[in-house]
Amino acid sequence: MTSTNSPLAVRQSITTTDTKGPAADIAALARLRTQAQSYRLRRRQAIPAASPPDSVFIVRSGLVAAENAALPGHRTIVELLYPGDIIASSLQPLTPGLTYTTMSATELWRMGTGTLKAEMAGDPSLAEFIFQRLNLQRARMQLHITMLAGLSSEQRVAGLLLQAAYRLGSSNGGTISFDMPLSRTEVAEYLALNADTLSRIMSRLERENVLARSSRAQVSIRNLDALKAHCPLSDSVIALHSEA
Amino acid sequence: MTSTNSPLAVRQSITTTDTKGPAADIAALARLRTQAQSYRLRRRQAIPAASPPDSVFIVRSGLVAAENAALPGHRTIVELLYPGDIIASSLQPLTPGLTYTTMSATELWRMGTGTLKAEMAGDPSLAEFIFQRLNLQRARMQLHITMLAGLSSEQRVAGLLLQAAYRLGSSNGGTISFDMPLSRTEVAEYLALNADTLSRIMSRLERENVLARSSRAQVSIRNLDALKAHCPLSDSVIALHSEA
DNA sequence: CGTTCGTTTGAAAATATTCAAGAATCGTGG
DNA sequence: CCACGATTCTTGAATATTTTCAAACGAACG
Repeated sequence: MTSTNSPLAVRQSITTTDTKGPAADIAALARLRTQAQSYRLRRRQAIPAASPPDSVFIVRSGLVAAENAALPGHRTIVELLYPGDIIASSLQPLTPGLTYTTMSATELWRMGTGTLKAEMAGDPSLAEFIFQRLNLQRARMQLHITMLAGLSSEQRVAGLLLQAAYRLGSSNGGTISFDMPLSRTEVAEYLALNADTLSRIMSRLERENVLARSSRAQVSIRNLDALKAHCPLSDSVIALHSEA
Repeated sequence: MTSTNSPLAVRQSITTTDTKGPAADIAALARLRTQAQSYRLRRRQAIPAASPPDSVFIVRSGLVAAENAALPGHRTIVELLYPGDIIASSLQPLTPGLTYTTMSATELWRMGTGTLKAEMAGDPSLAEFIFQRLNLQRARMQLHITMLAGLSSEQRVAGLLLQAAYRLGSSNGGTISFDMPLSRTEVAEYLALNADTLSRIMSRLERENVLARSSRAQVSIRNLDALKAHCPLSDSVIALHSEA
């Protein structure tokens, strides 16, 4: 369907730090700045499996989707990666058919696995951060599985909207607005439902005045409590998506 | 439904290594034997969230399920943990409502997070192993999500049967037999389907002569190729479950 | 200004769940 | 070893949910 895999725009991050948009300003990562190579990608660019075959990426800003295309005729977005998240895909055992694609303009830091390990050995707080971050990503995947397994379509949609509101939203007097970086099809691929079904659910939520839509991607949550009520796992979703 | 959370049977592993059943004989872990405390649990025992609040468990033999009970009236088995797998649940961000329960007689090694980190700092090959192992577990979760999202009920069941055959099965002249450690309900909780539906699917697979059942839990795969044909992701499943 | 792609919506169809009843199995105690 | 009760499993029929298909609409783009 969609595949604009242009070559990467490489840029040494040593030069400057003119990060646009929300970046992951984590102290533990500061030390890596001089070690990492910075990449800036536009929306819908694939992150190369491994330019140098043994690398780790850190998401600095933007949004990345881990997609599995192993099933012919059906694609799944397995995981969404936010600023601060780590892509350690290049290490040995990889899920067959998995690729990483940007869902919005994204800045990445790349470094060799060896480089990262050396830094971690020299800086216990960095090692601590990496460990915890990988664990946090794991927790988000576990929640995602729980949602796929236990919630109805509508409940899952509410869950994603909550996630987006807390991750990407800006609050304007009672309503939370954000630009959904995923298309309808992509949201459907993430929530394990049909794009048609998703459209129906969005329309229903709009009819119920839970949300409003100005353009295709622009969403405003008009009634956050109602949205929470739609998702039985709202507490867990908020817990895992409200911090930096 | 089921909850027999008896106190742990603790045993110092220094004494002996009379491991019954398949244990994870990984050289990199050998070093940890003197550092770890060994626990032997019977089927259906909960692993305490954190006896000492900051511990890491390593599965040495048996099978552990990560369960999420956040949804009232519905439980999900988020992940299955096999020998060699690491439970780093005690680190900071935990999925709300997540617990670990043994699904068969299981031996665990427990150690403090600090202890493990010190060992990893002193032994790069151990650090390498831990890193890769966590990544492998991540890959399995990604595959699980792909299966939940993209496969029909029957295809998911076939996938789990493949997983069990490769993990637990012993081959006897063309057929692979194993004792399924999960009950019908538990399998359903893992595959995100109804126990009734699961029962129907198992009966159908038996009727089609793909498998045979002697007792409730005893399964023999009579036609492995047919089983693979039932699961479009069979290659991925086998890739992630056929190695030690 | 027309083409293309993504979205919306309805009606029909497929898939999976619920409920309820019956059957098989397991554990326990005689 | 057998009988009993409790639990788990199986199965059918009705129901609910979700998908598929098709058509129409809308926005984006050359």
